[in-house]
Amino acid sequence: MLDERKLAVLRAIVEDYVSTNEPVGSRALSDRHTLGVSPATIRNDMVALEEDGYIAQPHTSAGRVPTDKGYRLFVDRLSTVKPLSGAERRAIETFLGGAVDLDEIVGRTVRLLAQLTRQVAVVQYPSLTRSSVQHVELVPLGQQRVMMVLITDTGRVEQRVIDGLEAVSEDAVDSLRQMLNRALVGTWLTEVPSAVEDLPGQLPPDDRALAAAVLSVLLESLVERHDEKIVLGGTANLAAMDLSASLRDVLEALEENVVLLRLLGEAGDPSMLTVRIGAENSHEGLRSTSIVSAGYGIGDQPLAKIGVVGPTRMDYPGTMGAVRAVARYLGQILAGQ
Amino acid sequence: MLDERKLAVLRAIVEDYVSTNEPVGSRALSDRHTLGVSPATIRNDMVALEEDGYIAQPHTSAGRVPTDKGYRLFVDRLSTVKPLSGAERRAIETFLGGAVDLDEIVGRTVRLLAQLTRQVAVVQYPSLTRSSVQHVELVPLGQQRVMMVLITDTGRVEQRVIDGLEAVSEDAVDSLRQMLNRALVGTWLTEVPSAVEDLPGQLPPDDRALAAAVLSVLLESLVERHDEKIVLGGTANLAAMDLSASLRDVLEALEENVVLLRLLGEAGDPSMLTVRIGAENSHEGLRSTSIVSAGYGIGDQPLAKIGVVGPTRMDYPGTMGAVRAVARYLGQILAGQ
DNA sequence: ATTAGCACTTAGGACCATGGAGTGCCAGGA
DNA sequence: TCCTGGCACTCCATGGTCCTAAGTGCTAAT
Repeated sequence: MLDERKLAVLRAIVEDYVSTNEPVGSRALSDRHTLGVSPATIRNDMVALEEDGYIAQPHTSAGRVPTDKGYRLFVDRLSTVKPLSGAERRAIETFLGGAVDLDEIVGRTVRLLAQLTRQVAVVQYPSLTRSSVQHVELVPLGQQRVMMVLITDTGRVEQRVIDGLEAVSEDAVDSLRQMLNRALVGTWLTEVPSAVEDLPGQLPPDDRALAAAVLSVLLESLVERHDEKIVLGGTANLAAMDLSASLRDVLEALEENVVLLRLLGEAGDPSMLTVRIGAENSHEGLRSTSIVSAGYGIGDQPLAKIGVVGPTRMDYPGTMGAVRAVARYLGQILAGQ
Repeated sequence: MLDERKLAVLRAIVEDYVSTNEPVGSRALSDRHTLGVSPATIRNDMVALEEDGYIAQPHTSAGRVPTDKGYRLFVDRLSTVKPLSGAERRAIETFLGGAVDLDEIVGRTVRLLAQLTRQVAVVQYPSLTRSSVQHVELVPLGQQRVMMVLITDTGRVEQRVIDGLEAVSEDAVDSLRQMLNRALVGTWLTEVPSAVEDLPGQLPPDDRALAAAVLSVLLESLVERHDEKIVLGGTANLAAMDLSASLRDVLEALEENVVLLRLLGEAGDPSMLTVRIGAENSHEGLRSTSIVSAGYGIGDQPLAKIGVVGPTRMDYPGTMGAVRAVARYLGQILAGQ
């Protein structure tokens, strides 16, 4: 069906349409690309491509525009990820290098990614569940309250106040703190529930109420996936993209963190670069956008994902290159911390 | 110059224009409002209002539109803040009531405000500098690192890791922790630098290096105003407002936290409701928007501000009512914590 | 001081003609 | 068998013209 030349034509159509944002006709193609055949021949190929659903005509006497299916083929078989330029690499390094704490790293990453791709960038905070306990701290705040601080090896800090206790003694807090750290330091967060199970039994009866309260808050803070936090950047770039959907729908979808998390989550293998094109996105408001995402992590330990949201008509090779590069650097930076 | 009737005409123009988004003519005015005079008379008044710069004509044969100056007069003298309906009040209570930690309170507030006003909401985190120390915790992380956690009475938690120390002893950390808490608990953050000044001198020489390192990080965390953090919500509402400026400019301005902080800061008396209309905003991209902001705080202690960004053509009484109500509730919630 | 009447202005919509870009198809050539 | 030049056809976008509705400002009468 699709011989080499037809694929070349499709590639040319995608590239031209992405750069001009206008339906591309057979003449323009034979002019701007060295396909070695006449417009008439190209037209014939176009008919075949259209029959197979890779391209479409906005109206009879207009040029062709890639369909979602066309972009899909382009991404899968007709393009290669474009590596960043030297200048861009240096920009990443200097930009991310200066960051100190996790918030700043994430904040800078999202801005960087938005700037590199000129699209909307999404960065997910490193997942709590994939990291391990570095330290648990308990701080008595007066007689009735204790603050719990959980520090993970990815630099994440979760803190909660436990309220409504009675007559908290320093000693009880101290021994509970020691016990928790003995039991938990170094364990994966996913293992915490089982590691903690029989701790209360080892305590003198008087201290069990406190321990139970602390543990329930601790477990809750893990379950709540409070970690699944997301930061957006470059929404101003939305104005420049002409999405066929209403801008409002897109903004609404982006504001719903739940939606974004689901979309990032749907991407396949976390270590891979994933592209979801147009209607492949399950969310209604994002039917006219594409999402390029990649996982990042320390070593081969995946932590979370980053991504970019833009019009289906986007520069896939360049965007994919930027997302991949930023994801890798982010992993390195986190590992170096 | 401006007798009662002219003011009534201006008020009617503002109200009509806000609700219809179309230049309002003399006939429409005499139809929809009971001004008791004929269109011709209204026209005469309009001429006067236009000469004084309160209204303008988009083009010769069109109705009138309020100018920034017109809105200003309207806000200052022709309108009263509109109290929320019972349903709205209840919505605030149930919506903010369930929040547990500071992040969640702020997150919910911003969504609530966006929903009530159908505009873009901005909430600034409670200022660190206006709160006092509740507790300072030091946590040794191995031999070379110590984590400092600063807890304030507004529920804010700042944490830093101090790196590159040598041979940190538990004892030294313990005594430093005790000393810090003795010296600092209850003091205003602004007083911390002076309260801390002569502490190192009271320590045995061996411990001074550690103390110096911790103190410098502590002071730094105060100076950095890391606290001046801002959360945005309801940006989807931007799509519905037809701003004369390009949407991109507005989005860009909103993304620059620095800009927003400055704008909120420019508002006058922190306990008051402030309205900045159109060109009164110093930032270029927000020349066609108005900002309604209010301070919130615990008791008469101002902590930070919240606000709303919308088109100059906005429902000022309603917006002001919502902003004021949310600010008050936010203060109460924080006080109750 | 207010009003009715009237002439004047203007944006926006309907309508139409035209030009250009692009297509599909066919017949002839490698 | 595949490619190509030629040609008739389709349709959108552009720009011009005309007309209407809304609104104004002015003047004369109340």
